[in-house]
Amino acid sequence: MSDTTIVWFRNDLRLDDNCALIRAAANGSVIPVYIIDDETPGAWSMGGASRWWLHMSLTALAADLGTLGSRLVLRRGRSADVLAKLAVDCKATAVHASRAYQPWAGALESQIKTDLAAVGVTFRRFAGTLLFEPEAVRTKDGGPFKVYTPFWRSATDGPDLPPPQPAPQALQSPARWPKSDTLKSWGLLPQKPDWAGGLRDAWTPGAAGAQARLATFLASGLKGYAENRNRPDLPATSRLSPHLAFGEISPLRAWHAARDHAHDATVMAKDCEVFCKELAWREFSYHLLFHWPTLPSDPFRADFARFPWAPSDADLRAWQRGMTGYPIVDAGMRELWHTGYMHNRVRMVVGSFLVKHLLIPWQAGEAWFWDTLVDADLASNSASWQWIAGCGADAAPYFRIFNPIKQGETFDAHGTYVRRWVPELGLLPNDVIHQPWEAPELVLRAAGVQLGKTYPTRIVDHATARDRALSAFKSLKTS
DNA sequence: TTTTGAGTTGTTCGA
DNA sequence: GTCGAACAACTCAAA
Repeated sequence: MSDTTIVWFRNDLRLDDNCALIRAAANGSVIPVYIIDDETPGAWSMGGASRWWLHMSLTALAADLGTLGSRLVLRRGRSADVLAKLAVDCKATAVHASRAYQPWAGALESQIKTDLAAVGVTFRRFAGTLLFEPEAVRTKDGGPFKVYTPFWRSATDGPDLPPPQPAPQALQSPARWPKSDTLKSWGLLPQKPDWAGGLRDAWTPGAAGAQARLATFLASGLKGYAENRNRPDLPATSRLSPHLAFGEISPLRAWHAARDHAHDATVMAKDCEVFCKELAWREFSYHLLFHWPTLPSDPFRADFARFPWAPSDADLRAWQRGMTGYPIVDAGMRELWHTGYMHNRVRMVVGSFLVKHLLIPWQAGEAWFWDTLVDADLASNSASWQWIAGCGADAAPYFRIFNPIKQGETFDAHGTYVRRWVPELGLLPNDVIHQPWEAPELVLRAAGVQLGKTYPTRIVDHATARDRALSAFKSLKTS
């Protein structure tokens, strides 16, 4: 029982329901380590908002480890090199880690296993990031799924998922702690300018924040979730996505927490099922990414490679800054910029707008979301952008073009969401809040709105852009 | 091998 | 205002 195990934390920044850690704790002393790796070839480097979150989350994890009498060792460099060196220096007998699923992860983990074996160290990989391993869900022919519903049916066909495991009660320290970088030296926080104020107000990164977020959702969001989750004006979604992305909470814990409330008299079984199905969408995205590693860069449907995009830097910039002239689009883009998050319904609206109204390649939207979202997740981001663009697995049909006015009127009927993020329109009455260009001059003046000055004029006309998109999609058939 | 039913999230038009 | 159909065919997954 005197073995020393390095626990390599990745996107599993929690102590509970973490098999890699729990098994290490049972074997002897534990050296928790996090490696910031911007060098592994092919890997997507973390975006700005995610780096802010990472700083906060590592701070929380180090504090949580402290309560168990342990520490968090920080290192920078290529994961494979750092682990091999650390294992030798610390005379560790094993390295434990939760498995990752990105396109480069398999090769990286094999390399690490080989490198460690060469110095007599065992590499053990554990599940923990997903509910269903990508290989475990198969069609009758043995292949991966390309359609969500049969994936869901197949994945949930078996016995109930096992319960999540509690955190270790204590962690045994090594005889001597290895050196650690300081978190500050990694420069993860924005300095000049400090744009993270809105993020700080909106979020509490870390496992405790994740548990609090889950508790709030169970108490006030799960009831009515099936309907209300589409309303960006309500606090009706779980907002667990960044916590899940960094593994501060396991999907298994969220799954069971929701299902435990299915018997609650005030919560409908439908609400629980819809929430669990949202968790399963994350699973489906990972399933796709694992089996189609080019998902982040190439259209899943190959014929989209010759789509007649019409990229425009000016339009892209207007979209990024929330200056398109369409209030629901601008509200979403500004929510994103300010808080690192955007409501799911609005993500679909702004995604459809970028790809279909502006004919800008979906990869540009994917890249912007990657940099600005605190919940940036390679699998969900890629799969979702492909879906909205119409080139993904099980994608929306091409004629499904969101009308940003109608979406606003349907899902933000009172304009609450728009007024929150586009305050210069705040005094407009409800009937024109989603289409200020239709307001009579007198109404605009009374609200202090001057189109083209205090708020932009529309960069495209909806009907014109819709026809243009339909023609562009049709050209794929004939050319 | 062939057949069959089905597929997250929408919009517009005309009755 | 409400409702159903059209918008296009195609691919998936299972029988």
